[in-house]
Amino acid sequence: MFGFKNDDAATVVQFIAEQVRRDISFGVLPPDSRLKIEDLRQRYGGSAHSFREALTLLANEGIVEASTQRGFRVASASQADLEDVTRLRAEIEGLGLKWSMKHGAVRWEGELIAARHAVDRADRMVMDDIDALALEWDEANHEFHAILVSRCNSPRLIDFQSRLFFESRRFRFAALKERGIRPDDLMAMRGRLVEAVLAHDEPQAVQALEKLILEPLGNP
Amino acid sequence: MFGFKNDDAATVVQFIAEQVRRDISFGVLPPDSRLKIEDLRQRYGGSAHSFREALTLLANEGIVEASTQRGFRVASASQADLEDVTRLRAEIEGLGLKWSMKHGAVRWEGELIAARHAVDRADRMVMDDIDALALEWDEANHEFHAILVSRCNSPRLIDFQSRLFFESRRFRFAALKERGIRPDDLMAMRGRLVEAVLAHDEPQAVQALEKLILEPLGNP
DNA sequence: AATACCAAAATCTTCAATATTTTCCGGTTT
DNA sequence: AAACCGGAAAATATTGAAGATTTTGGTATT
Repeated sequence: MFGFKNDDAATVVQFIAEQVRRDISFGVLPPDSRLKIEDLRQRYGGSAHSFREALTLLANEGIVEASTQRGFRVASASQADLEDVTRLRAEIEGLGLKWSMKHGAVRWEGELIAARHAVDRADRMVMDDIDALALEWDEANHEFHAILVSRCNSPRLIDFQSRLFFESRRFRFAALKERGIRPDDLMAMRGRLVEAVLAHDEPQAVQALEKLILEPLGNP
Repeated sequence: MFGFKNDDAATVVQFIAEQVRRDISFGVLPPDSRLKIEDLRQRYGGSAHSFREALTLLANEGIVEASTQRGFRVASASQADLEDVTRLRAEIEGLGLKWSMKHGAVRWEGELIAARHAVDRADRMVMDDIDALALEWDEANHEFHAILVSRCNSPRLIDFQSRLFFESRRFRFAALKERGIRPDDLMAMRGRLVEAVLAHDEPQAVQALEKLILEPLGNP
């Protein structure tokens, strides 16, 4: 079984975790819903053990809650959670950007420009068919923000940033479906950020980044 | 079996994870050493499954490295790792302290003073019998630093802080055994930190905290 | 010396069975 | 009616054993 793990998941546990992570992000598995192993096996396949392992992993990542002896649930997604994860991501990513700007060279700036181009494009397109394009839209965003911190020289910061990004993904998707985005606004903010980075204006860049992250929450 | 889980570990997996975590911290399981499931079972008991789960958990925490199809190893502990985890902890904890100082009230200050008293005491005693007292010395430290960020109102920051603290534990133990500590210096720095907190002098407090965290690395 | 191949070892995954804990429901008591 | 037991039923946690897959290490061949 599972000869078709064409994803980059090398192991069944990782494969399962990826599936569940995805479905939680998309809201297929809504917040607070119970995750009964047996039900999940019918849906995704895999053995009970592999699922336990995958779910404990996701619990460690924060998108699943594990109560001992009482199984697993999709982590709740309150307004407080949204604010917490967003605020913290802004801080961490700002710090990573600051450090990256100390080490990053021409090569890095090139990557950043390319990623900006891709995410701008994704912004313009996503509203046409949200369900079909949401994932690659978010992937483009992830790529962009990952590059921002990629030269910070701190693997742990990169790990934290990545965790927070994935943890906040379901909030982004929910917001995208409910209210959509304004591509022009986002592109403008992103433009100011990239310009500040290229100008080596650190305070300006960090401020622009924090605005880019926090802004979508301003008008709920 | 395992009727004796008198630790706060409610489940076998958590119990095993705690044991292994501890032994990694103490260097009983040195960096880069292979963690063969069968060997570990002889040592700690428990089933192979429980161990896999526990080890994937520890891998997610960063103190164990998992290579698919090639088992687990204790995460390596290079100088770069030490610097990374320490630097990041200083930043995260500083941020948490800043936020805590916005929300914390008298109750919080009381807890802080009590924790300071405990950790000062631990500092004075630990050199007498390092092997016997190292763990409670570090627990006192953990308590103190946990309280610093406890009112930051960000569960995720608290989680990150805790992870980094545990990840850096083995470095602290190694340094403690090799070079010991200077209780008077630590107590002085800690004193300046607490005073700044009580005086609501945020910049001073954050600076003192960062110094307290980074200082032990200055003279290697 | 480099490569191909094969067997042993280790890891990964699943099935099946047992133990433990929680949940739920009806009956009893206050 | 509310609170409080008990005990069956359901769900979760844990273990053992066995099969499948992958890596490792040695041997023979070119």
